[in-house]
Amino acid sequence: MTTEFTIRQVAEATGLSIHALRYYEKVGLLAPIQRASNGHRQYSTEDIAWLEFLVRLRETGMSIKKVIAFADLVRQRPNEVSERRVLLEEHRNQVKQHLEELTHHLQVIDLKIEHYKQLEATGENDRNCIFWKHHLEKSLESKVHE
Amino acid sequence: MTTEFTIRQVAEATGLSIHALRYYEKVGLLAPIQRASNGHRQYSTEDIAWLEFLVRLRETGMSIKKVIAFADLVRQRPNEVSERRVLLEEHRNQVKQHLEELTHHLQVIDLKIEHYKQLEATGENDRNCIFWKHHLEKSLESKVHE
DNA sequence: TGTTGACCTAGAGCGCACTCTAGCTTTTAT
DNA sequence: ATAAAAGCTAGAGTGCGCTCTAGGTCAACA
Repeated sequence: MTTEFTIRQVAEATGLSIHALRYYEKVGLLAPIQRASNGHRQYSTEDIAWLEFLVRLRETGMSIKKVIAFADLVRQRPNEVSERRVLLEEHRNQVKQHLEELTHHLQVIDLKIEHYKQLEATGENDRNCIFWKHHLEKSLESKVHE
Repeated sequence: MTTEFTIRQVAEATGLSIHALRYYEKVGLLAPIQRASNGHRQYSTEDIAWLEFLVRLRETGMSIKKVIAFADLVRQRPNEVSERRVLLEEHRNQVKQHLEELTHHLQVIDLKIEHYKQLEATGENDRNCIFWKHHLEKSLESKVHE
């Protein structure tokens, strides 16, 4: 009793569009999906599990190309996981770094918001330029070689 | 003694390409930059400070369109910061949410890596499908309405 | 019987954010 | 005098990741 799902159900479950699901199959992100006698796709729970992992890779910024490379490893050498592990580890490190950068950017944006709040409280104009200029000129000294 | 910078220097300082700098000006991310008598751009420290903030917005996923909207607020109502604050606060919340999602995705990827490591240690095949299937079938029950 | 609806394919089209090209001017060095 | 280097503009081109269209099949329902 293997349950099967229509493309519509899978779209709803994964958040991908029906178009995207067909596209993913066409470019090799998914192996060819089982068909019913009328040619309609029948997705299995395994297909969906696989898709959900792909979506995670995509949402963490992995390009379609790299996801295809990963999918190819799974298909070509199903018993050899070390290459896949290395690929995932590399990706994880990139995501971690991205997370750190985002966190830092967020702090600066928060600073700016705080700055705006102060201006609103005191009714002053935006003295921003001067505020940031000081902060900037130091970092420029090292970056720009005139 | 207001220091000025060439487009090349600014590109190096901000990490943007020269092309991108001209493009940003063309689409309204930057106000028209001061020109020398020969038509060459002369960037001020304020321009660079502004650019660096824009880059932060871009790198946290704000679209060009939204950054333009922000830039327009600055130019059209320089003394009215509350709209800008709201815009930034919205963006900050989105970034925070994105950060949480990323963190969760990262955990799942880490799980997968650990799983691969175990397979490598024991020399087993990938029993993955079954492993994930259990985890999945529960969440599917709620998502798919057959 | 016919029409509605869900699916199919191949391939065109699109929005984003640049990136590059062609052809030009100006400044500097030989 | 000339050639190289750096900048300029307008506009075409690119890569990504879908998204949409046209035209078709098939099954079920009024």
